[in-house]
Amino acid sequence: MTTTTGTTDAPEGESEARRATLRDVATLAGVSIATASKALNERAHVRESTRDRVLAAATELAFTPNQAARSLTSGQTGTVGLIADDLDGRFSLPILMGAEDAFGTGQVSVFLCDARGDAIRERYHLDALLRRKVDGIIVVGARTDARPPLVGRIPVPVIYAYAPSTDTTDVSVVPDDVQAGRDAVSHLLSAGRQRIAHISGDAAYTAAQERATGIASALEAAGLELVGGSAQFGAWSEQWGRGAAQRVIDQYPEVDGMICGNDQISRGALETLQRSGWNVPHQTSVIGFDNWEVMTTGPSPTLSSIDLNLEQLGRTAAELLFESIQGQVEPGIRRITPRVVTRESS
Amino acid sequence: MTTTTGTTDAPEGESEARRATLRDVATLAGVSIATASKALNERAHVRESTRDRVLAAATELAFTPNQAARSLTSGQTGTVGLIADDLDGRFSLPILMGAEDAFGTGQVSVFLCDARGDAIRERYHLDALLRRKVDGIIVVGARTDARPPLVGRIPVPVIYAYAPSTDTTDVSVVPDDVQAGRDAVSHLLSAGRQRIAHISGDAAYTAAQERATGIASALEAAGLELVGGSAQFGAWSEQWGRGAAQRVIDQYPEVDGMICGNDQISRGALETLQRSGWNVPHQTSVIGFDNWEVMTTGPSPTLSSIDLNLEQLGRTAAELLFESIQGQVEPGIRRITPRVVTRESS
DNA sequence: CTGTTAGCGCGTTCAC
DNA sequence: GTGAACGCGCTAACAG
Repeated sequence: MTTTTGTTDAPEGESEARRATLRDVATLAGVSIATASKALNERAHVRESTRDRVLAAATELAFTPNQAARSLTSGQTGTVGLIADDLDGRFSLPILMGAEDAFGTGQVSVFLCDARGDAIRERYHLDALLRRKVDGIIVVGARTDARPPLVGRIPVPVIYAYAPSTDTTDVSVVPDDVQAGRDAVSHLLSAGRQRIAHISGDAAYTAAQERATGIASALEAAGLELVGGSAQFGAWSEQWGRGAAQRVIDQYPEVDGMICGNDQISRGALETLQRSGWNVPHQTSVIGFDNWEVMTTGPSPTLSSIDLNLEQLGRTAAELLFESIQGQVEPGIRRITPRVVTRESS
Repeated sequence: MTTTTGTTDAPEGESEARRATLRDVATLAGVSIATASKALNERAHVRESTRDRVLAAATELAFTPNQAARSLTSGQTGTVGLIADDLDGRFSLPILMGAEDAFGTGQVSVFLCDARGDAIRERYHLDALLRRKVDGIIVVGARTDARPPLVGRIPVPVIYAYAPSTDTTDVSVVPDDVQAGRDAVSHLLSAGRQRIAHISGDAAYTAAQERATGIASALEAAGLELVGGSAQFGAWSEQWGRGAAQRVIDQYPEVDGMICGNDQISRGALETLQRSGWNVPHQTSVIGFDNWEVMTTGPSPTLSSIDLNLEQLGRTAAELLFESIQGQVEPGIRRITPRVVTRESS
């Protein structure tokens, strides 16, 4: 068994299985603490035989250096904080994974905080992170709308991911939703589609607006315009997708391509089309945004989608934070390039 | 703007905006370090006026005590590690949220690690956590199948969540899948259903087996048996749900209730039923497991489901870890009670 | 090559 | 009430 509690098998409370310290190792190896330290840290000027003795002692005692003590001298803790606005949402997770991955391969550990979209909680977690002297912080928003920066004097670098800071002197990383819109259009155009409808989500979201902008501009560049003249805004749900698609095919039976605000809308639209006897992708192509696996690969045909590369976004945020910790980083907003994932629906 | 890098506006490198230390506060307040410490920690025997001066100084310098230094003396770091086997999967997240919540309201911060189902990575993260002297560790599995315990001597308490440890002297928390199966049956029975089919997922999963066990036992207790005699095992996908449901209604048109291995299968089954002109829930009820919102609330009718209360599971794991850190905790496997979420499909 | 000394920032006796 | 002194575990100068 692995030891399951802090207590040992020893007599009773007394002589707790204190984690071995450098001193213990030094004593066992018969050297001074300093020498032991040097040996373990691969510093120069330590006789090989001595180093070996120390290493052996360390292994025997299962010695692990106390990071807290180390941080005291170095000033750096090798930790960063990740404040997510809404872990529940499906956008935070991939970003978080990307960041965790980028950091994990290095030496830094990640503190996870869920602010649940509440400013008070955010403040609370922020304080906790500063008390722990994290070397930096990544703030992950729930939507791509710009958000006010963290309040107060933050003595460490901060990177805003997904939701950019409204302060342009901050460093932010966001998906390139305009480009995503353009990509959706070129994808359909290259499949020979010309009469394209855009069933979007909630117009209050920056993402909805930016994608619509990208779509409009790409169509214009091709000398085309949306079927129905403009995008249909509604909700980010399947239900909205079903209803909106119904109206589109009723009013514009010539439609041969649908760009949907996200994969849920896309799925709803697909359902309506199939129910009305339309053949997808033969008669009309369907493509959404987000590339949410469960939504896109569940139905038949499977749904094409624009992947916003959120994991890459998280990784980039981690790298930027890393650089900021080392020195300066150019402030402003970075945009992560999306990619088209073609499946059966287009 | 918030300070975005470690450097200041000061002359050049020199005199870095070092985070204020207790000494700075003491100096500014004109007292000794010890007094400042007492004042800030609400210790007795400090004159009120002195305390106020210290607090004012602390505020002015934006002083935050250095946790690392604190941990050095206290021995405890107030941090725990959360090693997830597969963050990507949809089960880790709610557990993680529950745990983060339970800890967050206290004083402890959570280190997040993603082992990606790889033993090497797990070992790597484990070492990192031990180096950071976490007070405890929660290991979150990707499936409910029992897993071997962490290897090596772990000097801190460990709680296994979702996937129990094969070592019965460890402490584990898992969903009660047998009960979940029973609940599904009683739900359908109380809705007057008697001819129930069970379209399960991958038989290699403990969850599939346990749910099937619960279902069988509840039916037996009611003097009934599954339509077709036994459960249909396959995959955890919509596609499997669609196909399996088709075979069920072809062979057993008298079926009036379907218990599906998870919400995806459930959704697939619903689609097949509707396509074949069956009325859900009028003609036949459908219920799944997991209560995955996007799956259950997307389609129309919305899908009933058994919620395994994973967030509660995470919270329980956190509480158990907390208790283990304080003292002993009864080893063994705890099971979290599920709950039925009734929607339109039943 | 190795050991001694001096802090890192804080909490805690224990004198004053 | 208040402050001087010590130690937590470790690293970095300097001696030896």
